[in-house]
Amino acid sequence: MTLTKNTFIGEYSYSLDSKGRINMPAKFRQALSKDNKNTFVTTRGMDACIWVYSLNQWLEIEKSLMSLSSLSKIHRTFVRNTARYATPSTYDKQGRITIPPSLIDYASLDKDVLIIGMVNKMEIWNTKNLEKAEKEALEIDLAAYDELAEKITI
Amino acid sequence: MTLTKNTFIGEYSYSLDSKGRINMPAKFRQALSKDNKNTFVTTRGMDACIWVYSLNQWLEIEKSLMSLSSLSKIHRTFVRNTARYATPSTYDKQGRITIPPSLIDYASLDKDVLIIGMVNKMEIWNTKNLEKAEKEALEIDLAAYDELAEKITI
DNA sequence: TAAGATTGTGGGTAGTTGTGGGTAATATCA
DNA sequence: TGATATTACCCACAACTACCCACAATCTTA
Repeated sequence: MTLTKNTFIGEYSYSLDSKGRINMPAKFRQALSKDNKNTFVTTRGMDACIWVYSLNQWLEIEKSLMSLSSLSKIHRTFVRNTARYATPSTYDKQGRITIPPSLIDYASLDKDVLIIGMVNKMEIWNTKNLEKAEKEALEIDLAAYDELAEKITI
Repeated sequence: MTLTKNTFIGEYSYSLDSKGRINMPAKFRQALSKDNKNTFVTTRGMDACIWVYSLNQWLEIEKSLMSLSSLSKIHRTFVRNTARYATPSTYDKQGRITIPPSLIDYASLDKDVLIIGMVNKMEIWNTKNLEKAEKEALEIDLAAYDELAEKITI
């Protein structure tokens, strides 16, 4: 069952094969609307993982980037680092995309890989690295959650 | 007789079968409005149980998550931990949903299972675990209820 | 109370999904 | 240009899931 178009939730464990391919969760593929042309866009995440957008979602980001002015140094840097590592990738008949070697390296991907739905994108993690990151996350100052409590009710 | 749309109250005892399915109380199914598409969303609860939302209720949460920015580390962590364990599940002709193995493990579900209405969601417990948790709850400092008294009239 | 409808539980099966590997087309480089 | 590496596309198969039917227990209603 798919919720909203182009949104992703849930956790899925897959394996990166010898050819650098990773399966995309069937549910995520089904969540894509047709104008995404079976294509995802991979790029560096802000944590040690790969971010994967639907084509449409990425086009939205491109639009935002265009609104930044190259007169500002910080804007130039931000646009450069965001656009630089982005790679569109169409999945094959079995539903796999090929991950560029530089991204495999960046996220230290090994055989065991975890894909996590982040609503408007997904993340690809080395399973072991994520466990480490999660432990650190627990050490985050809980007071920081107060800010969130004002925005979100669960 | 159903009270309000999309709200759940009461306690029901069911069994988890060998295929990981649990029946949803008929009353809860009837409480769903049509645009829920016979779908619930399961995820980790804050206690050792599974939380089950109606599709609509979950979509509200998704909306909140989308308002958070991935530039903030704490926001990323929160979105990840919230979206990660969520799984939409449409009930079959008999009214059962399939619980993902990871959640069965998280809540230590056994054959005997208790479903509890929590108004805007429900909880699925291992019957024995709930008894234990209940005993501990009795030991809560009753002074803590003072805080609640300011928010709630019963 | 009896007949019918609804509810909860078990299990079979066809279709889907994830993974490995082969081969032909394309790109790279000396 | 020709040898080599890389990529895109194809097939095969095991494991899993969604969907279907059956039936006993319970509830409803006349």
